[in-house]
Amino acid sequence: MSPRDTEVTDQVTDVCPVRDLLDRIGSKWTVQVIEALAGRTLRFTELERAVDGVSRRVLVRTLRALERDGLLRRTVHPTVPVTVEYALTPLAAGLGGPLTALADWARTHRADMVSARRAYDAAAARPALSGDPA
Amino acid sequence: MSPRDTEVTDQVTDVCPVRDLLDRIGSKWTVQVIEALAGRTLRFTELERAVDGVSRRVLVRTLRALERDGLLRRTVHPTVPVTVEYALTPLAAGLGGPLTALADWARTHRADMVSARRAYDAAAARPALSGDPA
DNA sequence: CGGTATCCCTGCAGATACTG
DNA sequence: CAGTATCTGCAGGGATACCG
Repeated sequence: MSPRDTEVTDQVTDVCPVRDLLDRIGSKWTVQVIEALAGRTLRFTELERAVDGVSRRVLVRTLRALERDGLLRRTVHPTVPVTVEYALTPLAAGLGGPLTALADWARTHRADMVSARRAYDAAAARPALSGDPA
Repeated sequence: MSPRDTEVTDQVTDVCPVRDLLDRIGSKWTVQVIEALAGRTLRFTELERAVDGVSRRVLVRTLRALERDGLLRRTVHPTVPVTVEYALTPLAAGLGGPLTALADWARTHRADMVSARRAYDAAAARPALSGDPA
């Protein structure tokens, strides 16, 4: 078997390119990693601190997935204790545009979604009443 | 306890609006449901057939999540057997823009990602070799 | 320093039977 | 017709100890 990992999920996901991409950027830490690496190069430990909250294992998995998709470049410097640098590729830079558009939309309409949720939850709280529940 | 469901995940997700949105559109069937409802109104069973592959329970959950976020409007017609219609809200229509941009990017750069994966997987297959592995 | 190996736990998703 | 109830499975994520 492959010596890498048993948890390889992304094998036959290419049914729809959109779903495929969403599986990537939808995974919990991917976007934060991309943001952390926007315009700069970081080493593993720096990344670990920059993303903050992510566990080692998961961070590694996230980085590997991004690297595998050609969005991330991993450079190993054979120094005394090994040094590894991570940087986004031009491909990832191109993704930045659509991603930012989505982020902007999210921020702009955040209030709408929050209030919609409130309304929905409130409606769910009163099954079949029109007057004051209390 | 709330009579709706025990599996309410989306309670305190508002740390980051982007993550929040990605949790929504990142869930497996959301985008397909949005696509299915683009510009038209469908009933539950129609939706079930349009999305194809989704199970009842999951479809309902997807619809509820979208409705809760104000992206979907659910209309119940008190006919003999009850009739329910689903339609996107203007809010969802606005989301269509950024989402399409992302989809376009995904389609455009699909080949890049696929070849990147091939290269990555090929490299992983030969741990420390330069010649022919066979 | 930059990972891997190992273990656990939760939640999403799938399938299906049942119901107002 | 449009769901809910129930059970199951499994991948994603988390924590941490260990290693070259």
